[in-house]
Amino acid sequence: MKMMSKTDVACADCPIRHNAVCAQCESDELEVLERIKSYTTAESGETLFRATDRMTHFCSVVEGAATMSRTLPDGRRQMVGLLLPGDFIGRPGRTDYPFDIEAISRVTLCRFERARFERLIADTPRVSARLLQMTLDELDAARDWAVVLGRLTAREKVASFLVSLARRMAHLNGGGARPGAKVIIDLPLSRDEMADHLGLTIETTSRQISALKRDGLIVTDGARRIEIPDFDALVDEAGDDEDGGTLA
Amino acid sequence: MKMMSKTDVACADCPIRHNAVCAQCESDELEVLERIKSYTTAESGETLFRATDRMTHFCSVVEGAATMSRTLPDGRRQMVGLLLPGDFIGRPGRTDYPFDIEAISRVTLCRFERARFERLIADTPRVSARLLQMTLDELDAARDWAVVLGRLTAREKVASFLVSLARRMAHLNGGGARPGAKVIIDLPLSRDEMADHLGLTIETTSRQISALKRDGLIVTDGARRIEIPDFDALVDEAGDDEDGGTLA
DNA sequence: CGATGCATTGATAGAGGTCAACTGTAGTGG
DNA sequence: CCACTACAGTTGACCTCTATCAATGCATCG
Repeated sequence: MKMMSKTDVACADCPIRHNAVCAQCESDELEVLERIKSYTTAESGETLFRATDRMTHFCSVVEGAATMSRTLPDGRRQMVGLLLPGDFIGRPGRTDYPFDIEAISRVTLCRFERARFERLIADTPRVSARLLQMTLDELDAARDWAVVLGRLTAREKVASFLVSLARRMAHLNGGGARPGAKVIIDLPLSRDEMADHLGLTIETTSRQISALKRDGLIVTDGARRIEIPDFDALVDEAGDDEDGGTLA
Repeated sequence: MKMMSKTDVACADCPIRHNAVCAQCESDELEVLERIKSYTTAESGETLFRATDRMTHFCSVVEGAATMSRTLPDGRRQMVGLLLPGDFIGRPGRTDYPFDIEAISRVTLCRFERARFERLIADTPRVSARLLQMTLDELDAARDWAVVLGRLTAREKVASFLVSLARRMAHLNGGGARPGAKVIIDLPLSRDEMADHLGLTIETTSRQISALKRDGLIVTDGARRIEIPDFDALVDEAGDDEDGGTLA
């Protein structure tokens, strides 16, 4: 990991200004953040944190992607989170964190030293309120994912993943999209990583992608670019899903 | 659901005084809670909330148990949480809640009207801090459960469930226990509900319980009482599990 | 005491895992 | 520029674990 000067990017110009913990901050609060933040980058494949480590900093993903996962003693691995820009890493109030975090692309992180940030939470209701909101959202997402892992078929799991990824991407690009619209996703994950996320093997994941392709639900361009000609049709394959199916 | 007078139990005498959202409150803050709370009871089997409803109140489980689950259009069901005394129900900042909540025993709830409680959160750092802490704990638990659902075998799932239930029970009874000690659990769930929690069928769940019994890892007394002669041995069957295996 | 509902057990089938071969693509170096 | 390697992804054959379907056991309750 390479450290950078804390003045790399001004909070006001930050790409995650309106998605991250700082989203609800006013300019005077941003000044405080500005003083205590620092940037770090990591290359794809680098381990950012190990479940056994002590966490000395909190941070937000600014650019790139990372995974949060647990590996069992015998090597089985389950991903429990895909971290994209805006996502927060850390548990205020605890120094440990029971999952491994790994960069899966070149990642930029905005870091806050533990004690300082905890003081900030205590003193800044707009930060603590936002953090609660984000944590509640993550909790919902984790529970939604439990439904996927526990009850969906392999085909539904893959479709669900593509749907939720498309939604997150659309959300990050700050916009909805029309129902039935064509959607293009660039997968941040290898087949291996997708499998670990979905609780499947690489082979099954690959087969299901091929099957969706055969059925015309997706079109691929290389292993990582996936086009969804009819988003609603893919949503129907996902089996779960609360709402109607537009890109939220 | 039957309403009761708000003075049924004084906060100071409440069984979940030190586990619930109010855990960190001082006596003057308890007085505020005392004024805005009300009690409700529900019988086993009653639906407390439907995913499509609007949530008008937040509440804490005082006594009894409830489940949080989602049922897919075709009937498949996945439980995403087992609610025991102290657990909080609701998402401050949202009026919807994407899961069904159902009593699985006679349940007593301590309720707060939505707007009043949200004001309380905004005004009472000790409540909002505690809520954040509880939400972070639930998030960890949800992610741990994702590992169980995604990667463990049926046998490991059942063992994991018994282990985590024993730990929660021990925690509620306010105490640890010695490693290797004999443990007795009274299951709050039917086989059907266990299966929905574990992402299995009733039959597989039942078979795995029989297998654990055959292997001497558990002893049963009726369908719902389970004795664990050697807790550590059962922990070993669970496959996952971070720490050594004492009842935390 | 039969009825009703939950739990257990058995027989069979199917979804996904495992092992293995093959394909395609991106690099690398002659 | 074209082999040659390396590795990710795909596909195939087979097997295992869990689901499914069905029957039986075991309580509680009118």
